[in-house]
Amino acid sequence: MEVPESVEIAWGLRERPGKGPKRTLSLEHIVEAALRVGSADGLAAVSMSKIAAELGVSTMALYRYVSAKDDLLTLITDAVLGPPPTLPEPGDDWRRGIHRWAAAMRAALQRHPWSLRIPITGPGIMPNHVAWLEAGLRCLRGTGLDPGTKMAALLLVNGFVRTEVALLADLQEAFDASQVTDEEMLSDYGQALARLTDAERFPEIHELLEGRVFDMSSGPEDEFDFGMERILDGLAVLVTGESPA
Amino acid sequence: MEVPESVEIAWGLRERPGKGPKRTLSLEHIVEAALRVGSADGLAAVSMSKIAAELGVSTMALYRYVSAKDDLLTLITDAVLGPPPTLPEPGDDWRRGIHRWAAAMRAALQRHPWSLRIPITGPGIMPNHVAWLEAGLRCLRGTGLDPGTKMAALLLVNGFVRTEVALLADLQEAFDASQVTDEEMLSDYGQALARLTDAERFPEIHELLEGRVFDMSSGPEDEFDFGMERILDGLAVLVTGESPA
DNA sequence: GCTCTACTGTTTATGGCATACGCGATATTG
DNA sequence: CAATATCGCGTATGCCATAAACAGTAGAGC
Repeated sequence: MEVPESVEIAWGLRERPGKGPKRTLSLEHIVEAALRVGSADGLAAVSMSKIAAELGVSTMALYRYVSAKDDLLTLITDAVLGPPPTLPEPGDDWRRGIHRWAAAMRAALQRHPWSLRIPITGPGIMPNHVAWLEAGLRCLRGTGLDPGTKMAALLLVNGFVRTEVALLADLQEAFDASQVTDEEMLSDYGQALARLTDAERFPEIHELLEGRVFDMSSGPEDEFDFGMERILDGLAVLVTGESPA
Repeated sequence: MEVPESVEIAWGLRERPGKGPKRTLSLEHIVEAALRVGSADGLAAVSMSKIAAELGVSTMALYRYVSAKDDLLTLITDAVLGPPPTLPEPGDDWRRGIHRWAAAMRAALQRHPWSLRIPITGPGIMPNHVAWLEAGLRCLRGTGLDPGTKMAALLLVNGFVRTEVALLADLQEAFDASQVTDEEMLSDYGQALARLTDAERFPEIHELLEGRVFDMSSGPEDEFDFGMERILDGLAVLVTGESPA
C-alpha cells in the first residue's frame, strides 16, 4: 500500500508548496549528473559528494531532493532504462515482439552498464519499469498464456538481458584495463585454465581447451542471440498451436 | 597468463616459507568468519573490521592473508558455491543432469543469498567455479553440441539460477522487514500498481490486476521450475534427434 | 507592508570504511 | 648466535553517508 518517497515523486505525485526560496536543482538534474559521474568513473565513483561537485553544489544540498542515497539509486535505475519503445510493431508476432523488447532493453542498459551493479531491492514499481512491463505484456497478448505465466516469462527474459549485459560489461572492463586484444584475453583465460587444471580431474575442460574454444571469441552479439533464441524456443513450446524452430 | 594472488592461493600454489612467527589464522578461518558475518547481517556488514572482530584479531591482521578486500570477496564467492555434486547421476540424460546441476547450484546459493550482491568481475577461475563448469560439461556430454555452444548453454543456466535466487532473496528480505504475510505483500505490490497506473495508459497491467495475479503467490519453487523448463525446452531444440516437451 | 513560517542551501560533526605505513616480537636459516 | 623474513598490531589518511544546527529567502495571512 505504501510506496517509498522516491517512487511517489517519480510518478509526479507529491506536490511542492512554493513556500521557501526557489530551488536551484531538480531531480532530473541530479540524476543526469549522477549518470555522468557513473559513465565517467563507474558506480563506485557515484557518491553524494561527487554528484554534488558535478552540479557545483554542496553535498548536503542533494538531501533536500532525495531522502537517502538508495532513493537516488532507485531513480538512476529507472532513468537508465528510459521509456520503452512502442511494441509490438505492426506486423510482429509475439516472438518477434519479445525479441525486440529484449534487444531494446539490452541497448538501453548498455548505455550505462555500470548501473547494473546497483543491487535490486524488489519488484520494479518506478514509471519506466512499469512501462516496460506493460510493453512486454502487450507483446504477449496473442499467446493465450495465462497472466501469471506471462509475468514469469517476462521476468525470465528480463533476468537474461541484465545478466548478459552485466557479463559483457565485466569483460569489456577487464579488456580496457589490460593492454591486450580481446582475443588475447580470452586466450589468456584458456591458458590460465590450462595451467590450473589437470587433465585427469578435469577431462571435459581439457577437451574444451584442445578445441581452442577460448581462442576465437564468438562475439557478445552471438552470445546474446543464442540465449535469446533458446528462451524463445522454450516459450514457444507453451504457446498453443506452435512448435519451436 | 597471470592470475590474481588469491586465485593462486586458492588453488594451493604459492608455498609459504616458514620463516617468521607462526600464523594464528588461515584463509579458511577468515572466509568462514566472513560467511558468519554475512549470514548474520548481510553483505553490507562484511567489512574487514567486522570480520577481524569475529576472529578476535585486529583489522590489519587480515591483510597478511589477503591483499585487498576484493580478494576476500572472490574467495567468498567460491566458498559459497562449494564443490559441485558428482554429475550426472547414473541413469540421467542431459536434461535431467542439467536440471540437477541447476538445482544443486540453487541450493548452494540459497545458503548464502547475500553473497549474490557481490559484483562479478570476470569469468570464474576459482577451484569450485571450475569444478562446477566441469560438472556441467559432463552433463552435456551426450548432446553432440559443439564446445562453444555447451559453454553458452551453461552460462545461460548459471545466469538464470543466480538471477532467480537473488530475486527471491530480495523478496524474502522485504518480507522479513515488514510484518505482513507474503500474500499480503504481493497484494501490496498489486495495490500499489493499481494506485499508480491508470487503465488507459496501462491496459495490460490492469487486466493483470483484475485477474488477481498478485493476490495468490505462486511460490518461488514454481517460478524456478518454470524458467528452468523453458530453458531446457529451448536447449532441447538444439540437441539432435530430440524435440521438446 | 509586515510578520510568521516553511523551505532553501551550507557548514560542521560523527562514525564507519579500506588500507598505507611503520613498529616490536618471533622463529627459521645461515 | 646473528641475520632476516614474517608475524600481528597501532596509528593515520582520506573517503563515505548522513545527522544537526544555521542563516537567508519567499510566499501566506494579517
